[in-house]
Amino acid sequence: MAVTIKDVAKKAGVSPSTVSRVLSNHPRISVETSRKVKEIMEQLGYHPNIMAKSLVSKTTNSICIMLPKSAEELFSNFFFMELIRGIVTQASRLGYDVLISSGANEKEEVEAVSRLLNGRRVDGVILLYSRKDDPVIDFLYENGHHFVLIGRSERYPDTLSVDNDNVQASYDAAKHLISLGHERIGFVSGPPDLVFSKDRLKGFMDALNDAGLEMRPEWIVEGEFLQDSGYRAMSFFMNLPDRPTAIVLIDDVVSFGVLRSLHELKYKVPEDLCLVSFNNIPLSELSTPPLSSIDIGIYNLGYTASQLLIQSIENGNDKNYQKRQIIPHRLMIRESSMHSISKK
Amino acid sequence: MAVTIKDVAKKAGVSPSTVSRVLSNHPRISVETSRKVKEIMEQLGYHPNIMAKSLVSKTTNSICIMLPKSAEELFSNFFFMELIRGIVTQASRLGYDVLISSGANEKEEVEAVSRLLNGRRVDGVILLYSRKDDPVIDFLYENGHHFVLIGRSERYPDTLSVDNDNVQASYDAAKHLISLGHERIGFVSGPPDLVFSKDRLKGFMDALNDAGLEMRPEWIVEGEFLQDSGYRAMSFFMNLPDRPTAIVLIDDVVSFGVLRSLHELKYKVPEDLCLVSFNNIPLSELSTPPLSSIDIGIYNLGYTASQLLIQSIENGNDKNYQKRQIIPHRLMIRESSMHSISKK
DNA sequence: CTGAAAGCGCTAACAC
DNA sequence: GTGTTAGCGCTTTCAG
Repeated sequence: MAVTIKDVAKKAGVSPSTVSRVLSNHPRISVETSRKVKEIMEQLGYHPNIMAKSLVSKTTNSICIMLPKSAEELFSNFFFMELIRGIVTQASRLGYDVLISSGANEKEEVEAVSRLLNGRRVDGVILLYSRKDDPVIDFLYENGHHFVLIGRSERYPDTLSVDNDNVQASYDAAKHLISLGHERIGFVSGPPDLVFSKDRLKGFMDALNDAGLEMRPEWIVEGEFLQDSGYRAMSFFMNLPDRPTAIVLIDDVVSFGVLRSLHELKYKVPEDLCLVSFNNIPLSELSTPPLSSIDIGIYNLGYTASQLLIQSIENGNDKNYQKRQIIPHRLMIRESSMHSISKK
Repeated sequence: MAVTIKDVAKKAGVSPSTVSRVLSNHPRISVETSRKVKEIMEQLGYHPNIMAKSLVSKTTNSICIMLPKSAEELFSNFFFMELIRGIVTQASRLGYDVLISSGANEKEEVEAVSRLLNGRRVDGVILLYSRKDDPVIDFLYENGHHFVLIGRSERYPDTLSVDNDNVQASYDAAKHLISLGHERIGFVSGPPDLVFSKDRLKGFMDALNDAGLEMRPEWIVEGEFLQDSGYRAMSFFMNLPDRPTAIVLIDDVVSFGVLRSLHELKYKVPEDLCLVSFNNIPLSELSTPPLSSIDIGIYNLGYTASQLLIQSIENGNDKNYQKRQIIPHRLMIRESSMHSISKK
């Protein structure tokens, strides 16, 4: 049997409540008693029972991360791990534990979140992704739970979220290519139901528009693709009569696939095609050639999300802090985009 | 205020204990009552309070993952994320929640684990790494907690663990190169305090010995290294009078670094140097050239660890199931090693 | 098959 | 400053 607050109390010759007060650093407790109690606790190897504490205090000091379904996740393991590190680091700094959960489909996800939140096991949730029309978000929103989104929700714009300015980031990426003289620029997107895919496409289009550049539908490849399908897509892409001289890609991992395909098709990067992508994963500077990429501060996204959620849990949802936090991005220029086009 | 078991009981006209029994599918409960109670629960939106249940049942139905310190983690985000996915999937299948924790140093790690385990918040722990002389393992072992290691402990060989046969895997990798006619083979290791680094080095040496091949100390590069230091190491390595024609590398990410360095140094893979590494991360087939790599079944490692831990929690530690589970590995041969040497 | 009662380990008024 | 008391929401004997 584990040692409880009563055991400590008895041995210290005080009441359980005194021990409890020592535990929570209650102001009105004599230094002497406190010292003594702490000594006994040490001596007995006392550890407060977290569950019991939670039960009465009605707060768990823990938050939950919802992992995306594996299909989406494969998209970028690096991304999620980095996010998680940020979240866990900040959470534990603030005295919170982090629970990690997932579901095979949206129904299971809602069930998991509901069980955890309604069952009072966690105080709030961080969603690592922003899908369009996500029933999990509906559930969270309708039941007034504490939650924050990595990304943003179109349906509930007033929800707490941590995001990049993806429109601007993508604008910057395109602008970079335009400044190198590229006039035919393509875009390789990700899963269309992810909000950032849309945002990045928009920023891309804005940049082209502002520069008065043409934008052909066949220069825009939608949907996730790696390996095989990537090969076919690139093959098609590079055989277009007026093929682009540069592309913006939704994600570094996609870039790796494209790089591989281009290599097999005997095209040279950046000479035949310039590449700029997103996320700046550690491997992006180790590819051949190194990838230009927009660093979106993944760790920072997680870190900030964690902070925002805990703030909301502790101070209530309706404070007037920033509902939507934007993490700055930064274009890392590397070899994959270092090829300028001289204007004809 | 949330709806409790009492509310359900009152509305259903039964006692709280009956409701509790319905909840746990107690055998001696009439089908009729059960149906009715369940209906009321649905109607009221009842969710059992997990903390209260834990408090009395003295079991939390949750396990904890200890994340390695960030320095080690950077080594391979892919690896850990995949492991976590395996763990979480199997845990939730078995009705367990997964908590994720970490510490900035070993002392903090012990504190975290101690707080969670002694504070009865989790039933057991999975360690994602196997360091030599790890105080966390000492703590877990000495206090009789449930835990499983990914990898293995040299100090406590009888501890529950899930591992690859790293010696054999590395033997296989070297053997593959030897079968291609390579006679001068190098080895690039990882952090020397990680147990699998040692195991893989051993397997490598065994293979060379068995084949009667020479093994020079300068062909073995110890320690983690990427980018800059990798460049220097490779530069040194390739300028040796009798430089190796092939190397085995501890990890795909290291291979990426080496690939990059070799490219900058104008060496060709596999013509000038053949590469075989470990882990088979998704990106390894997207590099140029695609990497030969030993698939160690990362997801499976996590999955099995989860299962083993929960088994141990539920059936007690001293059952006679396999204490040490070995996940099979498989060499994936790709272009980076497809160059044979004709014997002189 | 079901109810009453005790208690898991802790906190939080309310006394003194 | 510290003790007393009453639960938090649930499970679990023990009766019946």
